[in-house]
Amino acid sequence: MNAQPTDASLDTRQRLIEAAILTFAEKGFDGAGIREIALRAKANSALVTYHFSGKEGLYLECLRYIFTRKACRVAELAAAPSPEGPGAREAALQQLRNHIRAFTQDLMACDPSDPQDPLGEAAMALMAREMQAPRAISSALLMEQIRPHVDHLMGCLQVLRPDLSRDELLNMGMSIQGQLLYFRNSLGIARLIRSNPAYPEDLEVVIRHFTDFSLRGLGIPEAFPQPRN
Amino acid sequence: MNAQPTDASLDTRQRLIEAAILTFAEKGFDGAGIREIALRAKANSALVTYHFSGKEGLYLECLRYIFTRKACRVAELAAAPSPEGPGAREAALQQLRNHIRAFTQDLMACDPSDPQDPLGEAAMALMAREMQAPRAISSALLMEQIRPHVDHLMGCLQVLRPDLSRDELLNMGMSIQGQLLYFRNSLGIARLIRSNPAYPEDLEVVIRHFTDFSLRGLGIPEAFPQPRN
DNA sequence: GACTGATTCAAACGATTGATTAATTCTTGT
DNA sequence: ACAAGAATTAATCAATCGTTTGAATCAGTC
Repeated sequence: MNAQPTDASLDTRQRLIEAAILTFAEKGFDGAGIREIALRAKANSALVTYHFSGKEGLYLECLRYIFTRKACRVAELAAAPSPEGPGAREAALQQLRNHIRAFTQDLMACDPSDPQDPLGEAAMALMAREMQAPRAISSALLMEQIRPHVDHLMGCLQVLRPDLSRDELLNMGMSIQGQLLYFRNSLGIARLIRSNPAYPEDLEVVIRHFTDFSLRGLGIPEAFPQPRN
Repeated sequence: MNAQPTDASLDTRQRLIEAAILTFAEKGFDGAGIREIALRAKANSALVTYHFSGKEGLYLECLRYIFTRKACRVAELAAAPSPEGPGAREAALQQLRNHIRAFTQDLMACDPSDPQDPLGEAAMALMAREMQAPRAISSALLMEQIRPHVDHLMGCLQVLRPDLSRDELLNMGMSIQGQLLYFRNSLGIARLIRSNPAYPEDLEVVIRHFTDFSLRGLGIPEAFPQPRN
């Protein structure tokens, strides 16, 4: 076991985690082998057991790594206070717009300064896999990380549609998030359908669509002072 | 090899396919073993190679089985002619409503007469897995099956919003389908978030929400002669 | 009843899996 | 310089993987 990790081991740990994220994202938990991961990280496969006490430990560490160092934009937004008092409605509307934009950008590439970053892409693909078929061992970790985002979104929706019940609000949130996550999870098929491997060429166009569609679907007429055509 | 299958072998083939759908849906392609599948089907594991020439062949046969015998409702709708001429708008609106209802019902349980049918549930879970992370070997089969549904939906949307470009219409379709598929793919998390393992108790409530949200998001004011509260 | 081909079976194949061992190298504090 | 412990390595473990083999069983035909 490792009592107090040194600088040297931290490098190896990180290399293993990043290689594991890439490999897990490509092939899934069962499809990825620790030898392949270790080879990618230029490390010995025995170090997986040494550092993470097994393949499952490495997998959990990958999820933690993604949660703590990625998806920062949405996390920041979720920390914002729920809108209250006078002007709460306008504030909630703006927060919802920000949420859609931040979530979409996080989904496409976690690191905005390096849009080619393969790690960010892989991290979101891995998250998507995990959300669809969560392993028993990781569902607790998943819920713990998702909860604040849900609460934040629900807070905004409640201000915008105070007439709706909690269940109806959850349905609204589900529809909004569903568009965004499906957009991310079905990029492969979407590109096939459109016969355009470069889709989406401009993320801003997609964000604007999501925002308009969501606000209309939410039933907020004042968000559209003048219909644009 | 099997030249002309007899009645006896058809039973075994079907048992293997259905057991494979269940197991593949639970554990994924790599996680499921042919011994486990064969045990479930009360058959010998060597029959996988004999009947389907390997594990991959069995997997493809599962997808074909699902496509041909399940999701009938949406397939029927997709065969309906695109609305034209006078009254096309009302027809397209009704077809869109039917599409949302049929798709949601298909997603939840393929066999309406037996809502407890575990095979229908597993089949959709397997499809969801495949759409998110399509195997190279099956993406062609997937596109071939999805294409008519996409075309049908796009035909309706084009009638309802003739002012939009093809890309904008595709975005609309993506948002509508996204809600539905995300609803299906994230049922596990949704139940955790709502602390309600029985969600959704009434599918009709969800269908109505999807319909209302989609029609509003699509920007069809006449679909709501009177806002309900 | 003997023949034929499809189907099923138990057993074993080589390959690969995640995990473990023991020896070695590297790092650090004294 | 030296001991102590962390980090890494090659080699190996038992288990399981998908597949193959060859014989046994079944259903028809003559």
